[in-house]
Amino acid sequence: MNNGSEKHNPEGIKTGFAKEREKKPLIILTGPTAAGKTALSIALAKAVDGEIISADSMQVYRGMDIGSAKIRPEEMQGVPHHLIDVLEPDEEFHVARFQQMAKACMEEIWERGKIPILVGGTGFYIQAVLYDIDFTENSGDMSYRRKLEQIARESGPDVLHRMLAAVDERSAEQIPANNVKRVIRALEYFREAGEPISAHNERERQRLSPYRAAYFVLNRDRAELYSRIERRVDEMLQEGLLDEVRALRDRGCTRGMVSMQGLGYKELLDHLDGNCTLEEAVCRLKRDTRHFAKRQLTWFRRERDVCWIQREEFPDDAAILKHMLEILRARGVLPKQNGEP
RNA sequence: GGCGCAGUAGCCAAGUGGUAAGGCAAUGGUCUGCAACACCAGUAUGCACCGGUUCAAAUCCGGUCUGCGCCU
Repeated sequence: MNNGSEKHNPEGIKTGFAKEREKKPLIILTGPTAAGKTALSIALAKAVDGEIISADSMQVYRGMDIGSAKIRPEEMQGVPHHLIDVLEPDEEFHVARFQQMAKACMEEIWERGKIPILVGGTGFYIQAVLYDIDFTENSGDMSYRRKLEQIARESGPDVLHRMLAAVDERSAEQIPANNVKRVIRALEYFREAGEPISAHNERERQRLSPYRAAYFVLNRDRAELYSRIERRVDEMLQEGLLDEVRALRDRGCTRGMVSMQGLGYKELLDHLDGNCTLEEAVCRLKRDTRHFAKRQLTWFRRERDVCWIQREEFPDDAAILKHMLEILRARGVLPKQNGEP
């Protein structure tokens, strides 16, 4: 890490500094699945007197413990955790909701004089909080979305895509017709906000974070990451993942639910429904999880101002922690220590 | 030893004279209310090897090697 940004300082550094100081601190620790975030997060939270907010689209759900690789209570070592086990698996969850809940948690944490640490692998959720993306336009009315979904089903994705091109040419160029979900959202947004979503996205992309933040991405050698993923899937199975999924299924969980789109749940649900053998399901789960890790990495690569931590460059977690603390002080997320060399 | 069948990318595989389909994997990317979602883009100057026929061969002919099966 260097401080190259100090080299070319525009005039307004003073006001920039003053503003910077008013900003509240936020630490982000993320990385691809199975990189080893959980253990490190506890050490970090203890070191900075922080509280952890899970940035994970699946760990919010109760009863989804093994498959979502949820931290166990005894592993928390007294560090407070938020946004874990707060929803039932049949409830809807999405970025906008996450953002609102996370912000509420952060306020409480600052009030207690502690630092919020966002820990989890859902890059989109982290982005929504870090840049405080605007999600307010929605009326909550799902009927238009349902209608669009029906059109896609009956008339095909091209018809929908042409509808989008008619109102928002830019978005239509950016979103492939086959990406029905995004096409639908763009249409929905245009209807509700009266402007193209491309314009909205453009605007939101310019945002600067309202927080004094550090964004850590814990990564490790690709081959090793993949073998850890496969090993972890096997461990999950041994711990009773199949029973967990069966219990959810018995409670009425179906593949249509957001929660059941989680890795491990959709594949095993498929097996329990008799669509494939257990072996096939496990193979697909491993493959899908590898794909997921890869996509996560692609996401983090394009995020601005990210501190990559390459696992194999450090002897142990303690060394990583030390390095992180240095960065946090250098960036003013943590106060500088007096008399430090 | 003889006969037959096969050998095309990391894997599966189409192509049987006209200039290498497709799928999976791997890789890179997109993402601003389903994001553990959804989606996009590449990837064999070369078809086991050597030689021949032909304007033209993965495709035809001869030989070699390897694998599989059958026979003695």
